[in-house]
Amino acid sequence: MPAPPEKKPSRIQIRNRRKIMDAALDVFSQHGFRGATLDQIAEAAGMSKPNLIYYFDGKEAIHVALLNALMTEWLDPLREMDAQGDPLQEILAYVRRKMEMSRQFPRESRLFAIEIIQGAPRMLPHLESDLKPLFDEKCALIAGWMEAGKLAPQDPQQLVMSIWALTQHFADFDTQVRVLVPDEVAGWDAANAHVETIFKAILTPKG
Amino acid sequence: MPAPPEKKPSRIQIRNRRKIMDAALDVFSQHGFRGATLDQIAEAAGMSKPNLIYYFDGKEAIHVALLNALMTEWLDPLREMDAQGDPLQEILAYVRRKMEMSRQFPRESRLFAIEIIQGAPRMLPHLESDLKPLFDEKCALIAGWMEAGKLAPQDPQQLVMSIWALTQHFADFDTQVRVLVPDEVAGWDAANAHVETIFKAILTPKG
DNA sequence: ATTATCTATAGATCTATAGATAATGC
DNA sequence: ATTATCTATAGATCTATAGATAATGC
Repeated sequence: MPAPPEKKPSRIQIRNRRKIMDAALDVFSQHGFRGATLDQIAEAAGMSKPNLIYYFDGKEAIHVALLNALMTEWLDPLREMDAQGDPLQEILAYVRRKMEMSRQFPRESRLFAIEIIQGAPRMLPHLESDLKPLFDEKCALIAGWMEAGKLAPQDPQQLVMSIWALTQHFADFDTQVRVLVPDEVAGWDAANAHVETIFKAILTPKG
Repeated sequence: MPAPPEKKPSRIQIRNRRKIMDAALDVFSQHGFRGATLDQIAEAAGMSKPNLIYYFDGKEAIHVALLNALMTEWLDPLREMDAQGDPLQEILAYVRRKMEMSRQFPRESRLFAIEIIQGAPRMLPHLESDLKPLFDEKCALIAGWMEAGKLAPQDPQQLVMSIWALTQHFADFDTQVRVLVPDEVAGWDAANAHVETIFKAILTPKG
C-alpha cells in the first residue's frame, strides 16, 4: 500500500504551513485542543479561517501535525545519550540539554504537558511506539552503567522520570515560577545549578 | 461595605453544590476551563444544565469556586512544616505528604497544573496573595536551618520548587507514567523511594 | 411561601464548506 | 491551468435565560 503520490509542496505551501503550525503552537499550548479555536489560530497566523483549512484538513489535523513534528525532536536529547561516553557526564549533559530545551521551547513543553495531562487522547499511540522503546533502551543502558559501578545504583526508570519532572517544570509552571522568583535570569541560573547538584549528588558512586 | 446578608444554605443546597463541584473537578481537570462544557459537568453531576446555573452564577463561577476551595487545602501540607521540628525530618515529611496528595488527589493536582500552564488567568491573584507569602516564609525557615548547619546549604526556593516538580509529576503525567511503568503499585512505591532518596541526598549536611 | 427542577429556546460561538475571485507559474 | 485567498453561510455546539411545574418546609 504505497502512500498516495503527493506533489512536491510549493514554497508558499511550505511557508504557510509553517506559519500555521507556529500559530497553532501558540494557541494549542495555551488552551489545549478543545479550548483552542480556529479563529485564534487564524488570527495568530495572519490568515483567514478558510485558508487554514485549505492547508490542513481541519482543526484536529493541525493538532496532530504539531504533535507528530514535536514528538521526534522532543526525544532527540535522550537519543543522544551515548553508551560510549562517560556515564555521569552523559546523564548530566542530557539534563543540561533538557533544561536548555525548557528555556528555549517552553511552548513545545507546555503543548506536550497539556496533551499528557488531558490523557494524551491524540498522543498515546506515539508514547507507546516512540517514547516507550527509547525509554526502555536508555534505562537498560543506565542499568548497565550502574551494574558496572559507574553510577550509584537506583531505579533507572525513576531516575529518567525525575529528570523530566525537574527540567520541564520550569517551562510548564513558568507562570508560578515568575510569581515566586521574579528575577527571570537569576531564576534560570539557580535552577540550572540546583538541578545539576541534585543529579550529581544521587548519581556519583559512593567511595 | 458589608457582605450581602445570605441565608444559611439548606441541606439540599450543600449537597448539590458539592455534587457540582465534584463533577466540575472531573471535567475542568481534564479539559481546562475553555475545553470544558456545562453539558459535561451537568452529565457528570447527574443534573440538568439550568439546574447547575441555579446553584452557581455560571461556568466561570463554578471554576472560580473550585480554585478557591482547592487553593487553601492544597497549601496545607506546606503550612504544616514546623519550625520546631527536626529540619531534615520536617522536609522529608513534607515531601511524603505531597506524594500522598498526588496519589490521592490527582484531579486536584491536574486542575492546578492546567490552570498554571495556561497562564493562571483566574488564579494569579491567589498565587500572589496566598502562595507567595507562604513560600517566602518557608524559604526563610529553611534558609535558617541551613545557616544553623542542620541542612546542606543550597537555594531554598529551588529546593521547594524541586519538591513540587517531583511530587506533582506523578499525578499530572500519570498517563505517561502508566505507559512507561505499567505496574501502578510498584511504580508508586519506587517513586516514593526515589524521591525520598533524592532529598535525603541533597539535604543531609556534609560531615 | 420558598426552594428546586424542568422544557424550550435565544443568541453567541465554532468548525467546516461552497463557490467566486485573485495571484502565480508555465 | 493551477494554486491561493476571500466572502458568505450552513449546521452544530455552547452558555445562559425565561417561564412553567414540582417538591419542600413552616
